[in-house]
Amino acid sequence: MNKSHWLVKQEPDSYPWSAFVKDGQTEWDGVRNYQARNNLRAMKNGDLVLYYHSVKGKEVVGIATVIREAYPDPSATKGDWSAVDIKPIKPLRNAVSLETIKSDERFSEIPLLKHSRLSVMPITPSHFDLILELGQTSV
DNA sequence: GCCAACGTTGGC
DNA sequence: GCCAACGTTGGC
Repeated sequence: MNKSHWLVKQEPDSYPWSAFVKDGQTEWDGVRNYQARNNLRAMKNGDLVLYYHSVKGKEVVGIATVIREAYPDPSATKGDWSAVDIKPIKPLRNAVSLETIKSDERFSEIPLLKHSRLSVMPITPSHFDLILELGQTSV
């Protein structure tokens, strides 16, 4: 219990939520940033993960969960990198746009805004709940 | 398409 | 160990 909450970014041109749903689950690999990697390593089975479309869309589109904790990234030919497996739970009824998040001062401390280049980040329970509320969705 | 932010690399 | 150069991310 005591689940943690996360947000991962992906460009929909590379791997949109729809492809993720079609696949049923996916290997979250290819992360080459130490901070993001360390966040991947802190993920536990059952943790909840927000799925954000960067560059195009710029919105949180769905909720996923961790089904396999960190293991060596098979896509890494050198270096010490990790991957996790996640699977979709459900889409947000209403996608929550970056614009909405930026305009709501309750999100002023969210890493999505403060560390805009970080691709895997922790989300506080209150921010997570707020995204779900704005997305008119419950887990 | 541009560019700010930021991480990495490599010369010294 | 410093820092300039360079590459990447991602919003605008």
